[in-house]
Amino acid sequence: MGNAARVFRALADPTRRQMLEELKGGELAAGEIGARFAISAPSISRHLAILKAAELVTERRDGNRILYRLEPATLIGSLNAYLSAVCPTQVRQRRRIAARRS
Amino acid sequence: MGNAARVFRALADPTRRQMLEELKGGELAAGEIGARFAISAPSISRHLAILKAAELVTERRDGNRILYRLEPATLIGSLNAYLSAVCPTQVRQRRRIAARRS
DNA sequence: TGCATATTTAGCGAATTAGCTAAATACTTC
DNA sequence: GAAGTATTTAGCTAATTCGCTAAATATGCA
Repeated sequence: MGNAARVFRALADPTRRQMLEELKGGELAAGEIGARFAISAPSISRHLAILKAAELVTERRDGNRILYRLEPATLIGSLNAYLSAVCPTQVRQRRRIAARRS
Repeated sequence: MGNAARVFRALADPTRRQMLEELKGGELAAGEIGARFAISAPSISRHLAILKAAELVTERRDGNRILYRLEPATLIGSLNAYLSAVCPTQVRQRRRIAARRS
């Protein structure tokens, strides 16, 4: 499975999409992420492993805890690559429009 | 299930992602799409129904056949909405960079 | 070392998914 | 309306997925 495939599989689950959103403010420990959801710690851990396998997050140990960090480049890169492959003209157009507005 | 959720579920399958790419050149009949894949017509039909439920394609009958058309706005809108929710600063930046290059 | 906390791994069950074949439906043409 | 082509619906099976609990692993601290 290519990494784009892993990314799209990972994003298929609403809990995992929400997890990435929780991480947009910076690193969080697995337990801190878990506290935002009504599912068990093992389930949280499994979701994080799937996000990590897709390289949508990275982890580092901090003493007792494991901190997860969002990898925006993977998300942006994968989604934009697919968008460009499927509708290149509209994507380019949309970027011009967005740039003009800013 | 919101429509963004249906879009991400639909994109989780590699056959369906490929189907959208096949449709980027314009309308195709279900059978013409099916001819590009090594799976049965009923399976093709099921994939198309999932893409249609996510509003990633629309269909219209043409005599005997049913023509499918890509809906780029749904794809671009859903993916960009999520990108903006998860990493707004990088997305904005990337658009400026893309606009500067063009 | 021993105990507490944080997280993952193992293993199970229910639900979903993607494939198939067979049958039904829709339209065209004779 | 009968036959032919295109597509979908129904129903089945195998594989995957997502949740859980119990147990294992890793680290921190007395």
